[in-house]
Amino acid sequence: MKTLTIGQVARESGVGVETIRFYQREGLIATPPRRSAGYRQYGAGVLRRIRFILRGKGLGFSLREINALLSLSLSRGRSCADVKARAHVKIEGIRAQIAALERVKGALERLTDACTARGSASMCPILDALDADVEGDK
Amino acid sequence: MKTLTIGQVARESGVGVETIRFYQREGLIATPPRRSAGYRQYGAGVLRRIRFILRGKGLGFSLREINALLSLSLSRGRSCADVKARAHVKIEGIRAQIAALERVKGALERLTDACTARGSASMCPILDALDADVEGDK
DNA sequence: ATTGGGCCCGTAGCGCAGTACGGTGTCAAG
DNA sequence: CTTGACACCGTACTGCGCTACGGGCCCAAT
Repeated sequence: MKTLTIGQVARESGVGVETIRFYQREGLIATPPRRSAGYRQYGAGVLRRIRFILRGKGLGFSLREINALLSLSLSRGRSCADVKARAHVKIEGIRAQIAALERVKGALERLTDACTARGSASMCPILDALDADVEGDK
Repeated sequence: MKTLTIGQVARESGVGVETIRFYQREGLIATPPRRSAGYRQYGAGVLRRIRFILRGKGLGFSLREINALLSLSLSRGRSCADVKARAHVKIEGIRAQIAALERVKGALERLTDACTARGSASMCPILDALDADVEGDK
């Protein structure tokens, strides 16, 4: 079975060498066997593992959360309900984030709608909204 | 005109003393005059300034962006259109953020819908989606 | 006069997810 | 046998927005 150096893993997975070392330090990737000279010797499994991490990140999970997901998937016999629960928590978090952003967007849109962009900065409704009391700051 | 110590400003504005010193270091608040013993001597204007910063943060602007907004508002005679343009950029950024979050939320929802939470972790469709190739990682 | 708070300063640390650096050792090709 | 690319290591740095620390001065009240 052919093995991969850290550089080959990096090229094939699209992440940097330093990132792989970092993931190892953080416990997201198992410490691999070494060749005589100390070079890391990876099997193909590490590529799957890195893709797992990358997909998790894409779904908005933090590395800490991905680590938890990984432990879950390794503890055979434990119920998949744990995973589902984590996903639910994540979904609720995202929902809240979206709602907060919508509120901010609405406020900004109202502000720019009120702005004719015609006057000087001292009459800008956007700045006025931020600087509620109108008066030079001296 | 009565002046305020940094602690009074902190209490009235609701931010910490250290935060005010930090804002000063970052140039968001002008360096105030000092009393003989070196104590900062603030006028009421600083409270307005801090509220400006807080509202800007509430609208999703970074401290760097707030600083730019502040410079704009101080350069009298400059057009309010600059401010409006920045607000537009911000709105577009928020729109993109929301869209990205919606995509992630959709993906997570599809995954949890497919999950009966009945099997063991090794048959969890959520983990399967992350770990595309099904096989123990040994 | 002493006590307890408030204020001064520069520096270090947090959490996140890497990225970069610098010095040394190793490997494969020519 | 030399060269150049790669690998090793620990440590430090990035950006963001604070927060905390330690040591020392100052001020008002008792």
